[in-house]
Amino acid sequence: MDICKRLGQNVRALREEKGWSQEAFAHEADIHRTYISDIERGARNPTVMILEKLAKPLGVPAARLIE
Amino acid sequence: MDICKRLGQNVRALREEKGWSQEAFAHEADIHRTYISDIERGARNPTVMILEKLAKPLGVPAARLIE
DNA sequence: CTGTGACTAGTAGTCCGTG
DNA sequence: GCACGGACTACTAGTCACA
Repeated sequence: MDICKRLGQNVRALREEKGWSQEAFAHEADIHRTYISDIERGARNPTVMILEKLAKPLGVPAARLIE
Repeated sequence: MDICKRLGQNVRALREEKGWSQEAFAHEADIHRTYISDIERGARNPTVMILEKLAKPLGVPAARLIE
């Protein structure tokens, strides 16, 4: 569960660095807006394929998101 | 799908470093033995919580598994 | 713009086997 | 010891309306 929160914090920090809203980022990552919201709050336990989808528009390796 | 294969290769390499069979490792990680087999073959798309369960007995951070 | 509850379809994850 | 299959349950992916 802890890893989900870490992931959420990393995603939020990197997204805000880009100056994107959740909606804008959701569009870039091709993931639903509410799903991004859930992930940033650590309320989901996503798969590694989602990790990759998140990492791509942020310009970081997927591993970076769960460091 | 590519990330799944990378994960599988990393898990297998680290497991063999420890000298564990898939079954022994499955026991250490508290994951079913057939699931370990699937993961090492890149045939599954696990969640981040499984990543953590895999990483713990291997003594590496979860991020290391998908580098 | 974001958080949340609810919902369905699909798959993650377990467990039984076999060669 | 490992790959692979079938069958099953629990949970995730993906979406919506609403606050």
